[in-house]
Formats: sequence, C-alpha cells, structure tokens
Amino acid sequence: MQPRRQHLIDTAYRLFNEHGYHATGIDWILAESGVSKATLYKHFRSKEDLILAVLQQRHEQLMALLEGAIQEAKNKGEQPVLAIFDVLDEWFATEGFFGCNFINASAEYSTAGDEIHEFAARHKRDMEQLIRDNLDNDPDGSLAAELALLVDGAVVYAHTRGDRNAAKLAKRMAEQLLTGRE
Amino acid sequence: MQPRRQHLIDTAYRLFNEHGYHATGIDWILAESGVSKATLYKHFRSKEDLILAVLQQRHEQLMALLEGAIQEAKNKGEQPVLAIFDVLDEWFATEGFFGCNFINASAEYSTAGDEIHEFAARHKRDMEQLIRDNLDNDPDGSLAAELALLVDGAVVYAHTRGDRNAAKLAKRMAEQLLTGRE
DNA sequence: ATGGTAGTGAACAGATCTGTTCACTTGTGT
DNA sequence: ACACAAGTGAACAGATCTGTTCACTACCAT
Repeated sequence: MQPRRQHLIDTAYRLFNEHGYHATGIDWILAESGVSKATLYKHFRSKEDLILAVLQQRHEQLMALLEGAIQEAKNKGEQPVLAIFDVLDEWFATEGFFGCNFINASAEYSTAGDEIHEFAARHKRDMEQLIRDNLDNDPDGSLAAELALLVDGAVVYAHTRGDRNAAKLAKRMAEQLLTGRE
Repeated sequence: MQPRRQHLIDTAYRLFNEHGYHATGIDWILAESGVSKATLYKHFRSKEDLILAVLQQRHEQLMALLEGAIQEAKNKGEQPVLAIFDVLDEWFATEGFFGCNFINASAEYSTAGDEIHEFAARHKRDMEQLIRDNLDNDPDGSLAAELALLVDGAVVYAHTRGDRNAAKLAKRMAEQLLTGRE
C-alpha cells in the first residue's frame, strides 16, 4: 500500500526495540531506512505518532500470533492457554529479543494518562482478555489475571537477566495453576 | 557526609523514576535540586555515573527493606518469603509508584553488556538470592526463581495497568507454590 | 590571616533533538 | 503532452543535550 510508511514503521520498530524510544532519534530512523525526513512527517504527525503506529502494528502481530498458537493447540486437543508460553519460549530464544515493546514503552512513558502508556495498558488488557476467552472455568477472571501476570513476569525475567529459561519456568507455574483450578 | 551529592542522588532518583532516564536531562535535575552544574560533575563523572549511583542507593534501600520484612516475619513465625509480597502491596499503593527502577533501566538500556543493564541484572540476581536464602526446601533453586518471576510480574502488572491488586494476586500464587513444595 | 575545600553562576562548546520549508525529481495515469 | 502524487535533499529553526571552564564567594581550620 504505502511502502515508505511500512518501511518506516519496520525500521523504527527494530531501533525502538533495541535502543528504546527516547534514545532512538528520528535522524537515525531516516538514515537506516533511507527515507527522507519530509516523507516521514508526511506520514506521521510526530515522533509520538510514529511510536503509536509501531505499537499498533506490534499489537496486531502479537495478537494474531497468539491466537494462531491457541487455535493450533485446540486443534491438537492441548490446553490452549499453555501454548502462549511456548510462543514466549521461541521468542526469548531469538536474537532480536529485547523484552516486550509495551512493557518497555510503559517504562519510558511512565505516567498514567500518557497516550503511549495507555496504549500499552490497553494492549495488556487485550492480552488478558484473550487468555480469559480461552479458559473454561474462570468465573471471576482471576485465573486469567494470574496467567497474564506470569506472562509479564516471564518476559521481564528473561530480558533483565538474559535468562532463556523463563518461559519454561512460567509454563510450569501456569500448569500448576490450571490443574488446581480447571 | 556530602549533602550535595546525596541531594543530587535523591532528586535524580525522583525524576528518573517518574520520567525515565533518557527523558530526564541534567539541567532538570540541577534546577530541581538547586545545585550547580560544576558541582554535579565534581561528584559524578557523567550522567551514566549518576544513574549508577542512584541505582546503587536504591539497591541498598530495597535489600534492607526486604531483609527487614523477612526478619520481622520470621520473628512472628510467619512464612518469611511471603512478606516480600506485602512489601510490594504497600509500595504499589504509594503515589510515587512508577514501576521498578531496575526493570525500567533494563528497558531503556536494553543491550546485554551495557553497564546499566548489567547493574539491573545483578540487582535482580541478588533479590533472587535473598529469596533462595530464606527457603527451606529448594534444592535446585527453581522455587526461588519462580518466586522472583512472580515479583517481577507483579511490579510490571501493577505499573502498566495501574492495577493496585497485583501484589495480592502474586501472593496468592506464591502461597500455592509454597504449599505445594515446602 | 591564610590556605584549602566546596560550591556558585554564567558562559561556552559541540552535538543532537524534533519539526518545517522549498525547490526539484521521478513515476504514473490520462 | 500534461497533471498529479510521492519522494528527495538540503537547508534551516529553535530547542535541548552533555560536559567544560573560569572567576568568584563562603566557610572552616590552623
């Protein structure tokens, strides 16, 4: 559709992911992508607008990825929600793993009410809802919240410590929670 | 001892905490603290040096706080490690809660090998060791890792979503893990 | 009273930041 | 052949960034 716009989002995603949002300057994104500054500001009103576009794309990617894994598990007759932790496990093993974009965005735009912070919060709530929708017996929703907390914990554990085992650790905990309650 | 140095660390801590490390400029810290720039650079070689000093102080504070809570629980005959989650619960309820400094630092200085990133990783490992030292039956150390993952998860869950219930959620999960294994 | 220590205030350097503007080019559909 | 859309490249604005330097002041101990 708009190849420049998409290319900018992809390049920005890579740099934001690795170096953070404040540390990544517009000029850097332009140099890496080979796009001119005027074009960037034709497609995005501001840097914040670009960040939000990056987060939006990543949100859609992640939701699709997890929904796919859940569906696949269902087809195989496995516990659907546990498949999320297998996705995490693969993710943590990739070279380009620098933690969760949304957690990192939340850290840099820390104030509640900030648009970027709120976007990250919304993403996390959507993730939790996805878990909730795939649990059979969770009347008050607390099990979904616990599993979502495990997901966040696993990502941060893996990133800060450089520990690739975090997903397996969290999966084992999730199994315990599920066998106890479902 | 060195009132200016301490005052700079305290002011920087507050601003870094609320606004992040890159977003907080030196001039801002100077304006808030009322200290001159020359003095700052007499006490700290660089901004990174100041950040590390802030993290060092926060590390010592946190370890002392948790060790105190653990000791208190021991004296009352309660499960020592669970006391950590009560500390978290109080922390999340304070107005100045913007997540964990070390997780946030890890997010901004994302690359493994970066000095700030490594400091955060060391803090997290020390925290986990503190948990490990207060568990009776954890031969392979995996229980301590699981509890540490819960701590990280609770902090991130509380911060990104603005949910003050995360500590109680994590504590309930921790209780399950402990009754299952200890 | 004299020297040392700690700090101030202000200017400065040089880089980098986001964002704007404008003349020009390139490709495409009619 | 012509109009239009998309993009380039470069200059520019104005702010902000970290870090340095220097002349001066206040205080304190000897």
